[in-house]
Amino acid sequence: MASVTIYDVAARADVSIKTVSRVMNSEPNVRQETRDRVLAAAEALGYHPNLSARSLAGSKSFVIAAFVDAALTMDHWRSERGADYLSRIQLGATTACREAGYHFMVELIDHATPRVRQEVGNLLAALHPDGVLLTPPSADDVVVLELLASTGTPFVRLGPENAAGGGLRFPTDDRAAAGKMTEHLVGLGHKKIAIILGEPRYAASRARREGFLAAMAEHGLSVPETWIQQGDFTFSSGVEAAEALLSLADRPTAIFASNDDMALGAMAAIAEAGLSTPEDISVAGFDDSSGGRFSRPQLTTMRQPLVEMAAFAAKSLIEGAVPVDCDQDVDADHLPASDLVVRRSTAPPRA
Amino acid sequence: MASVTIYDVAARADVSIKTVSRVMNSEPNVRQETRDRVLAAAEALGYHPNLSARSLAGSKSFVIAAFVDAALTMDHWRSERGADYLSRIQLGATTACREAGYHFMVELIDHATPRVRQEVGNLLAALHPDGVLLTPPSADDVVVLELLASTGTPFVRLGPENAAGGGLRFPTDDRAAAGKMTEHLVGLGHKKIAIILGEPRYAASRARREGFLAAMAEHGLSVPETWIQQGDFTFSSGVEAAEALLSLADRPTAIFASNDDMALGAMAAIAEAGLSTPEDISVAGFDDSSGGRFSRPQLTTMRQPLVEMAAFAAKSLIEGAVPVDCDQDVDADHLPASDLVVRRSTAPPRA
DNA sequence: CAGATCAACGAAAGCGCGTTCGAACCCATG
DNA sequence: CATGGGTTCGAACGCGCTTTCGTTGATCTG
Repeated sequence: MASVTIYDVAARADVSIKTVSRVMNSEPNVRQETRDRVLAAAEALGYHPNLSARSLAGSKSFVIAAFVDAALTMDHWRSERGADYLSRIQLGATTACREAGYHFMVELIDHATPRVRQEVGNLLAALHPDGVLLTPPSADDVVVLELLASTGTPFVRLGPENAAGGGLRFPTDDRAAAGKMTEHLVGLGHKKIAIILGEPRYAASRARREGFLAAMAEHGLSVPETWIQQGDFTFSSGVEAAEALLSLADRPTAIFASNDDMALGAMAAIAEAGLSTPEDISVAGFDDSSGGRFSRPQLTTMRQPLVEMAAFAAKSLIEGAVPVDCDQDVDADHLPASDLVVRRSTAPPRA
Repeated sequence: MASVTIYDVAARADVSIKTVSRVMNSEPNVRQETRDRVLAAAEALGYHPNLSARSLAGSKSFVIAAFVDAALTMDHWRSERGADYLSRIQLGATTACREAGYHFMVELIDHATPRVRQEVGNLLAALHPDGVLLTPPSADDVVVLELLASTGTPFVRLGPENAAGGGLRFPTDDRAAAGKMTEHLVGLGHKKIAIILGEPRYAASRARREGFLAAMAEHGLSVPETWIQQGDFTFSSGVEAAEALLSLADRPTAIFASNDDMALGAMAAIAEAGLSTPEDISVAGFDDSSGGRFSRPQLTTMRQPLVEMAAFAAKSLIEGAVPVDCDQDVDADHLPASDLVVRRSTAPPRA
């Protein structure tokens, strides 16, 4: 291999290796002239510090790891999350890491097996990551949380169900996002809007429900009980809920489904009933899962700003902005809001 | 941190650190009794060898990296590849790596910028990965290929367009897969099958065409020129091709689209014409992109065995089965075949 | 001008492990 | 008993870097 070392650079710049190290780490107390000389030497030699050596000698490992559920990754098309969930996190985190000379590593962990403790412990001990990014459901896995705390690894939690467990939390803004979608429908002129709720044991379901109801109330719009249908985040539950809605004497003109799969189900039921979306009934989803991008019509939905969240999370971890004993939500002004993705499934109601 | 080191284990097992090292690396020349004693000590102490120290001292880095196109990751829903492309590779590779105590790291690289050379060079120098996994279009990037060769890093290429460039190549089995799909349609009873070709500059398009024609010929089925429509992998080209097909006096009873987007377009055109899939015309796609999973009807398609391929690729790299100057295709019997995913869009032709 | 302070840099000591090389031990043979 | 080959083990060195702890000279005080 014979890679170029810090000694080579030091020799060429005619300084000690310590000075080269100082320059490479942007430390103070180096004259600008010296700094330039070192940089030039490094450039000329094609020098890149060895990651392993840096982490062995120093206190940082230059690695940010993400723990993502393996089962979720395999079955994500059946899950609430979009299929590109991993890709977007990877993009945001990798970008932030590269700028700082860090590396992002995603570790798939299977929360179903009892070996989680051993696997995660192993990863933590071998990698000594400078920070860990937790996604649902890892963000609420007590074993993982405990291991992280005991090894003194700073961590952030994306969309935690539970505040307990420490770390820097990035709560999903489901409530606000649901409100935003409701505003969109109301803005289109809809007054009779139904909602299909998600699996109630998820906090997200409850938050979306609340956001919807609050926004409706704010506009003085009432929502009869019959327009609030229970679903469970699956396509078929969306079909059933929509069928129930269609059979009503007083039909809503728009349906807000708590996720995309159910929205797709609702559109299918509407088509089945000989009606069309959005002409007869508008349908809105939530999550921007990939299914909605190719549906006919394409689905209007809310997209979580995952790329930005992952980037900010990684950046916080890298900058040491997340102390080991951190236990708080991220500042509200740093939590990017979900984007409303308006496509074809929503339109003004029939006059 | 005060992590437990190899010295602690050595002391507890009453052997030298070299012996502990031998045990941890499964080297020979250690009595079974000694081995057990060391293992017990390590277990009791919760010892995990430090990755950085291992890679610094030894010749292996225990890291397998994948270079994936960043733009593709962002826009994958518009691409030929499925949205879960990254997830599946991650799953396969991570699994294979974990079994061997290795770590898998995906690096997003933007082939559009001129800084590719610097970024990739940096990654290679800093990480010293024991092997690299290249996916399209990285698998055909000459800069990347050259850098890999010059640093002496073994690499495998998934779905390369070009044989030139070295490495262990995992050619896509488009030809065979297209044949398999054709068999499926013929097996259903179809005799009049049309094909919508993909963008001709991709080798995959040509291979799928050949696989289809060969399978048809094998069954003594003829394919008139008018049943061979040119497309370009986009939804709209699928619509147009299908419209042309539907206007024919002698209509096919099944359409084999060279990818899912075009298949979706074909189904849309069929619906537009007042016909239905699969009752009037069967439609088959290719790639198992996520759009087809939620379409109505759900699309019959071919799925590339990405998980298995990535796992085998990682394993080959780890086992050192890929020499630095490797320049060949993987053994045919190790190349997992694409899976036929039969869903609702294909059925026997009307009697 | 003595003394104190501070910026700029360097020498040497590890970080935790793999590796090299030789020492110690075993049993079988002459 | 001496010799030999194979097996099993350990001391010491070094991977490429960060750190700690100087050392030097320059600038600042009273």
